[in-house]
Amino acid sequence: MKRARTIKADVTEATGGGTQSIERALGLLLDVGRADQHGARLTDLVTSSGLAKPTARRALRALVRAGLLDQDEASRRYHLGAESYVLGMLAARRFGVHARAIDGLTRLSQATGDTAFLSVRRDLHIVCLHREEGPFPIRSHVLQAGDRHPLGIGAGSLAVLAALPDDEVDHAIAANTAIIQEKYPAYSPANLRSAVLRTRKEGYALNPGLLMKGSWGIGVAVCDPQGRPVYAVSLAAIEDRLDETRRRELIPMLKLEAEKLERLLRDAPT
Amino acid sequence: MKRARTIKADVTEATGGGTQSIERALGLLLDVGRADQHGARLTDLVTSSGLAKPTARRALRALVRAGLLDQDEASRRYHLGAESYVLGMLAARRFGVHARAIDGLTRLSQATGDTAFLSVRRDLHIVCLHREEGPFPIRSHVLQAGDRHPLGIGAGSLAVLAALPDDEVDHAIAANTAIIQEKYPAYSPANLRSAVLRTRKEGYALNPGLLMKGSWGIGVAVCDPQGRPVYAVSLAAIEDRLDETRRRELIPMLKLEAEKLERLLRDAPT
DNA sequence: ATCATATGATCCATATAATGGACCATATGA
DNA sequence: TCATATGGTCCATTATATGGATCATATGAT
Repeated sequence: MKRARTIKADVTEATGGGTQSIERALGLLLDVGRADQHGARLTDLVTSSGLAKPTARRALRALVRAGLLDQDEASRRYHLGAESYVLGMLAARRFGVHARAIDGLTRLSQATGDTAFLSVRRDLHIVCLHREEGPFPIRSHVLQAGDRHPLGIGAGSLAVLAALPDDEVDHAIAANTAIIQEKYPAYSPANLRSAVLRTRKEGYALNPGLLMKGSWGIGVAVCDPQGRPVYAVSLAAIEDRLDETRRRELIPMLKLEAEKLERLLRDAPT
Repeated sequence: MKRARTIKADVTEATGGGTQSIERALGLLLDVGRADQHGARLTDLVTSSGLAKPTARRALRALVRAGLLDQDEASRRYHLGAESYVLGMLAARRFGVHARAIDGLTRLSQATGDTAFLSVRRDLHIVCLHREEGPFPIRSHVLQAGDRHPLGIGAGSLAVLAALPDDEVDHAIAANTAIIQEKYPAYSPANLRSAVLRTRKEGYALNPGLLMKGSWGIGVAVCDPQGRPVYAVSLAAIEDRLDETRRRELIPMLKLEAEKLERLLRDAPT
């Protein structure tokens, strides 16, 4: 096992043994989930996972048999299957803010004209759960549902990072440094740290086009009853539509929706 | 490998080899998903899966590491994890009728007072995706979200079965015969076949308390643009509330919601 | 048509990695 | 205090996953 595991192979590689194939299969499942609308191809999954082709194929077949993946008869591409969907619906009993959060995103995107996002924290990363487009005709497509970025990268992600206690901020930045250096040239540990300070001072996170020039974003964190940030609500628009004046109008709306979500989290526990 | 696999080990056991641990782990994942609100205990999973305790434990740990399951620190019970939820949300791009279907279920349950269900076909079984209770105080709890039954068992399930072409009806009944004999004593291949005929003639499926005496149900199928049944919308109530007269009032409402869903399926393809 | 390339799928000898009987740890309560 | 139930783990054994090599099929350039 010397092949170059996926980027997300993370720090904790101390498994305990006896689970290699399972871990590989689950990695493939999540990789397929992260693929775009058109599904994932075997070859791509092979390279992204670092597995041997027969190994990947066998695992994928098992996932298909379980119904968690579908393989398109014609294109041979892999998609998430019905069982994944069912699983998610069952999980929604525990994480079910989502469904009701969409209403809030719709309100936001309609009221502002821009695109609203709900993201969820997943360890030291953030995953975009939902994207709700507003009517304004110039729309940024930088952030898509399913996209995953390190904490601090992007407005919602930065809002979550800044809501963590200092030691965890340091830990997150340190753990993600390698990925950030490789994939997000506009970011560095130093400017992430100052962005965290700015976010705490202003009360909201701002992404001034760091992922893509001209595509700005603002975001606020949503905390669970214990005060730990779990979700983020954010808005994306072109630079002209996020100047200081307009931000002063939008931030209260974001905060209002975030508070509604926090209330939901308090009232629907477990 | 002589231990008694789960009930759902199905007919197709011709795997191809090289996937045992993966298959076992995925089985556990789905089993946890099907557990109730309080989560699944290790011992129960061990007996329901037929695996050895260390094997099950290892697989569960791998699932927890991947984020698909959470293990409650105190109770030691396993629950679906955040990653399962994210996966489901991503799968919703392909199976996303659900969110909008819930509105319809709410309308139905409010208008009728009884409990409305959305189920999805999964090969030769049906899985209950959502249960929406109405205000009427006597409520059947026979069908819960996550429950899985063979095609033909229950009102929604029967509606889907009856919407299949004859050869597939025969195949489904044949493939499920063993399970049905074992777990659903009120059913037999013969009365399933006559129930299919009745359903086609009347235009809706009726379950006259076959799963649980006194708990009746009516259901209609929802077909994809190719005319294949994929979902079912159904209502459950006590016998008194589903006599012929009242059924004549309710069926048009069910059909209306089913048609709305079919329209959604047509307009939002893939 | 023909050949080149890319991708999907499968074989099967090898040794690695999963297995499970036996055992310990801890919690609940009689 | 002891009995029972449940969660968790060791480690020798071998069943099981692995991946290099090979074939199959699709795409498209000449």
